[in-house]
Amino acid sequence: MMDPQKLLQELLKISDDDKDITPKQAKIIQAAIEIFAEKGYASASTSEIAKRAGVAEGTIFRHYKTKKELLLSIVSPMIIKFAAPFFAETFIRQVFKDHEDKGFEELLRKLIQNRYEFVKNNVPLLKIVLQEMAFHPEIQQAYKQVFTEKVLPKFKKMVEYYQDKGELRNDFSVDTTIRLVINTAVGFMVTRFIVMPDYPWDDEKELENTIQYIKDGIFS
Amino acid sequence: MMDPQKLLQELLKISDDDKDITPKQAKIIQAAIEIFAEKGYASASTSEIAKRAGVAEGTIFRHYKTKKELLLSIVSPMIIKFAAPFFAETFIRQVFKDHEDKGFEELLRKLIQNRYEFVKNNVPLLKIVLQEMAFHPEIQQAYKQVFTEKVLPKFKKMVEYYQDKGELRNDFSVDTTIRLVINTAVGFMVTRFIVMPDYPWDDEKELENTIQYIKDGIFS
DNA sequence: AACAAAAATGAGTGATTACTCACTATAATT
DNA sequence: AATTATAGTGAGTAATCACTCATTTTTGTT
Repeated sequence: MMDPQKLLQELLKISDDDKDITPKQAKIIQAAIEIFAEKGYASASTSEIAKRAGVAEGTIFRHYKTKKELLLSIVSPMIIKFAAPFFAETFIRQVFKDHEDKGFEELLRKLIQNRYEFVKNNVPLLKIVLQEMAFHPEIQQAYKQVFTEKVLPKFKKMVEYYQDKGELRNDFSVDTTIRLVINTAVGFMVTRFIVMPDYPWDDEKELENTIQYIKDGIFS
Repeated sequence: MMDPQKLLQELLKISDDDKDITPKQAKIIQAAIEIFAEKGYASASTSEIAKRAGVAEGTIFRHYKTKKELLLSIVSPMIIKFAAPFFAETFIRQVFKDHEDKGFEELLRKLIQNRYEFVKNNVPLLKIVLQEMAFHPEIQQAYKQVFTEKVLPKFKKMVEYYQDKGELRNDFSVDTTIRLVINTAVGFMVTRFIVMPDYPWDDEKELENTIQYIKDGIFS
């Protein structure tokens, strides 16, 4: 099992990941994503992955010591990528510059729209993450670390800032407010792309209504 | 694969299920629930289930033709049980009796509190349902059928009724309103019992805040 | 063209899998 | 008490699993 501290360091250099990758390795990754998403990690066999990738089974184990290492190489980068907006240097700074501050609503709208596009473009991968997180402590811990150390502190500052400004209600605790906002936003995307992907969604309407719903629920 | 129509009929007589069950069979079910929840259906072996149940492996296959049949015998009853409030004859009737009508808020509060207790008492089982629904079309279809035929129609009537009464905002469509309410309620329970079960929750506060949040988000 | 390094191969391996079946133990019925 | 029916057993089976490794193919350097 990987040391969480090392894992975070590992994650931060994901930009290097794409470099020394062979064409066959890329095919393996693509096939693995598809099959893991279709039948789950435990039910996916390395032989089937190799077959779909058009590669000998041994080739998989040239690049990845174990099947689990293949899973982690796919899942791990998503941790940072999903939380990416909160890693941006400019993100928080912009919020607190009064002359640029367009209020919590606009910030929230930008954030949700941005993550909505991200989810839309990474459905199979996020399916894998959601599924396998339940059974792999390494993945859980890595996400927990990123969330508590990177996402949560910035989110807290945001909510506190707008609560002090009187823009957000203060009869909800900061933690509760964050939970409700994230639940609503994530819930929307899970419903939209995983639970009912075939429903004839009016995406623009649902997005705007979701934002309105959050706004009326947490604004003073 | 089971015919969905038959499955629903099967489900409606769950009260009979508990009858002709042997002690060893009960041990098998209990062990299966534990192990399915711990490591997932695909990673759970029948030999391990038999071992934990204190039973010979062959005994499992006396009672269940396949491992999957064992899973379905565990998961299927939860479909009706989770939607149980919507099956109650009195449920809707009470709502529309004006002299008993205490408003959407009280109805919602009762409903969420009730389902909150249910989830609390069935965490491992619901974990299995959430996990395995993704990979077993029979489970998906059964839930879809119960939801669209039993839950959704009643929910729709409720929302329409209170929208007409002017209690609920009508700039959200009925479907969107339902989605937001269910998302928020389910999201709360998933966060509370599955994502962060060890967080020191103030359950009463979170429940009340969640209801307030919904109320402010969908009331006019 | 010759060589070395890296990438890819696929038959082979022991372990584990869901499931079978001939058999025994227990319970119910006469 | 005898007979039948049901419940339980556990060694056995073919299939599949993740993974290995000796060998071949491809790539890069001179």
